[in-house]
Amino acid sequence: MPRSVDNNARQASFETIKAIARQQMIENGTAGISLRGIAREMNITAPAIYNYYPRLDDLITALLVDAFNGLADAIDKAIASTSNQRDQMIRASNAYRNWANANKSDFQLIYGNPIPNYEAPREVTVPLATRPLVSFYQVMMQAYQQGKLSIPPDYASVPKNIEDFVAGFLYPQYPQTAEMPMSLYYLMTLLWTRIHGIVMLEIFGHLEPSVGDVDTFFSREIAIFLDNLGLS
Amino acid sequence: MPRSVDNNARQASFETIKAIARQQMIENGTAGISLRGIAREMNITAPAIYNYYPRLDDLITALLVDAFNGLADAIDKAIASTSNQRDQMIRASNAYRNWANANKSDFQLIYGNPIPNYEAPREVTVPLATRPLVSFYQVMMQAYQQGKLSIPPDYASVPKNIEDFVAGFLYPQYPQTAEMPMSLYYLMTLLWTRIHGIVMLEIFGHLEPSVGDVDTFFSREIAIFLDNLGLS
DNA sequence: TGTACATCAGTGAACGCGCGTTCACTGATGTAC
DNA sequence: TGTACATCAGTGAACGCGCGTTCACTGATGTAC
Repeated sequence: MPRSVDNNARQASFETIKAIARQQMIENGTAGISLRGIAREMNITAPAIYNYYPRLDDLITALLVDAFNGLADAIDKAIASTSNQRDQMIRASNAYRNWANANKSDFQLIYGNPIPNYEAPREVTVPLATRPLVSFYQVMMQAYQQGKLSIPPDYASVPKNIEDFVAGFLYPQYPQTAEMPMSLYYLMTLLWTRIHGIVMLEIFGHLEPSVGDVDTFFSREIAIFLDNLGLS
Repeated sequence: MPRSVDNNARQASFETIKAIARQQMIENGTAGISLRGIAREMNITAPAIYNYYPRLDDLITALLVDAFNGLADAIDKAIASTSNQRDQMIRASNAYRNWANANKSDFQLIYGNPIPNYEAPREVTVPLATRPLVSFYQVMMQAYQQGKLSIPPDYASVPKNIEDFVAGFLYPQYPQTAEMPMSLYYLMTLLWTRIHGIVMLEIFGHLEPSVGDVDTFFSREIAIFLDNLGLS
């Protein structure tokens, strides 16, 4: 029988490597990860890293997975923290924004420049990419089914080609959405783009100089959106 | 008297260098600019580049300046192409989006990851950064003064701290805004974040899979915003 | 209790590479007279 | 028309650097019997 590996220490090294890589992204951009730099930081020689991540790409993939899950977990946790659906939407939106600000480089890794010469493995990445948004959709859906949310007249109809496109993947791939009106999907996607726009400008320092108090600016945008749905 | 320099050829070299640098950003990310690579592409040795840009940073600054001006020019041109103010707003928004899609790396240079180890000279960059938006504000202001635009009740009042912050720089630095209501500034900034959110998700390929037809999605977002202002 | 063995994280030297930047220089071109 | 001169874009060699990756290896640790 082989000797029992010290899995705790090994696991800790995996985490240390990722943590240093994250630090490197903060300091040198998402393209600034370097195996040799990580080794230096760990007081280890560079080839030792290969015992954990056989290629630089494997490390980047691990960071991507962590980032998607981290953002999604933050949102899920925010939603779980209350049962009022308006509060759930507000807290989930705040979670998106706060996570982005607290984890700028991870957020860029997900939603910003692709890393040169790195190709994400689609079978890992594509299902994960939807995770941050699904809980948002669920809350909207629940509120709708309970009659606490109504679709504003402006959005009652969805452009035919968008409707066809979305229906082509949404209902087949996500059976739980079978009773979700297309307008609800449309509105939620719109909310996503609005949240994302504020967050993207904010994390790169373009919004604060324009409004001073991004907190209030952001909260108002979310609140008015929810008001328009009658979700109180 | 010194010989007359061939300024046309020299000017052309400046442009060639920038064009190749832009191509490099597209292929290798905004951090992927390399003087040696540019020289190689031009069939020239690397030190020759120093006759044009004494440092890599100077080249990046030149690209930044071009990018800000390019985006601003596109928007100004769109506004000049019609006199109807609703159309001006729509075309300006489209110009922002289309320019970003046609010049992804330049757009990222402006609004995305900062380039590692590059510090933009603030005296050049800060005034330029406002250029893309000023024309938007002007159109809104004109329409308002001509009574073609009204502020929706939701936005009639602007949070006190934001109002104070904005008043602190807007009126002193831009005297032409003296008669601009704070709500109008607020609404225009909001429109910017909404445009920006859609554009940022789109250029990195996250929005098309969600809605199929980004054109329509974008147009609707702008149209509904303008409808709410009563600008027809 | 002692010995032979398997495991495997980490070592150290080496590879070939591309990078930004410096330096003294060359050689074509145009100007002055 | 001819000659001496100034300009200056571009050359070629060199610098020191950090990178990802490979390879044969060492040496501590724990297991089997």
